[in-house]
Amino acid sequence: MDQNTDDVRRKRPSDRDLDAMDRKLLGVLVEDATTSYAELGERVGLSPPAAHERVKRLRRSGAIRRVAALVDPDILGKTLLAFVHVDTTGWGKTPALLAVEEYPEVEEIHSVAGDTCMLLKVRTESTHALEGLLARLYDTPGVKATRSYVVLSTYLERPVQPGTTSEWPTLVKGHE
Amino acid sequence: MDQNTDDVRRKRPSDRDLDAMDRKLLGVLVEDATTSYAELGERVGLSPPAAHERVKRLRRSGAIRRVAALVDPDILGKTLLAFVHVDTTGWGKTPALLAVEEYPEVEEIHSVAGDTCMLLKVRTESTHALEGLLARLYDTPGVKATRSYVVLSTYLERPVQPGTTSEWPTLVKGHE
DNA sequence: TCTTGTTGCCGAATGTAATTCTGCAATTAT
DNA sequence: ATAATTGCAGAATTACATTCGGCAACAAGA
Repeated sequence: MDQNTDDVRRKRPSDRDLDAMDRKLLGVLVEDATTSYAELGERVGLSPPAAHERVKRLRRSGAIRRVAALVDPDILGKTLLAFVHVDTTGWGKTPALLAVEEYPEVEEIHSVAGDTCMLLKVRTESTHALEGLLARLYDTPGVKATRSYVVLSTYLERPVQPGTTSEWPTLVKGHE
Repeated sequence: MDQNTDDVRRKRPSDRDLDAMDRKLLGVLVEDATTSYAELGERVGLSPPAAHERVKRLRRSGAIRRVAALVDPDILGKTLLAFVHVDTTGWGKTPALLAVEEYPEVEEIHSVAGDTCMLLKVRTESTHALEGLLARLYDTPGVKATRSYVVLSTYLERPVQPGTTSEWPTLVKGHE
């Protein structure tokens, strides 16, 4: 990745900035990253090479981290989704706890503010496997308690979306 | 998507079954779906057209739901990730609550078992935007309380992984 | 205000990869 | 034993990705 560092005085968008066209491109690509550059260009109002160049820049800048196939967990046999709150004695974000990354059942590991310390999103093929993962967590020094929220059903599950909401309706109403 | 329904008497793997080769292909594609079929075939031990055909079947069967560009939330300006537990009076999974899907800040909506009813994963550009979203939630009939777990930092965040753990170490030790 | 430099676009051209097709071997069913 | 089906590899064809050159617009400097 080449670093452009002599552009700091310009007013033009640098690699760090995203303009409206970039966001439109991202909007298409988070939905379907197999879209051809012909189709992509047509949808955002660019020629294919121009779209190609912008996407290249978005990848280079890291705005697009990567392109991944999203798989159906049910077909993969991973039918049990749960969010696990992990309470720890002292600082919880230790290498020993983070080592659960090695298990493909673990999808997310966050440290959070509040009455819990770490929050994991895990997906297993059975309650037995969930139990095994929880046992593994308790085997970790510092872990004193876990609370699991087993998902009954999922209505929405999508990656980071490029759009933001410019005006929250209720806040506006509140000011009336 | 064409439906093959006259294969029910065969013992051969149907569209619903995944063999070891399929899982290897998926293992590569969840990491990088821009991998060429030449590279993909080489990594799993198939020719490019054979790899292509299997991937086509994986897409048709829904094992691969879609291919998406995963974007960097920080670059998109969405620096505040939070998990919101939503308590409701009565049944919480109502169309009114599910309607928050319209906001791109909402990435996940689950109904869960336990002391909370719904669990949302949301990502906003500011605490102010999070407040706006929470206000919108409270504006929804049936919502009586929310608890937000603001993420301080993320150590791991990846989509569904195709692998599973065949043997949980601690459970095995427990039987000794 | 003029000149220079930079950036991003488009169309054309080239290179690469995707996709299809054919033939064959293995497996399954009759 | 025979027929049908499936999945593979290699070759060929098609489609798309990528590069290049030229141009216009914009920004910076004199």
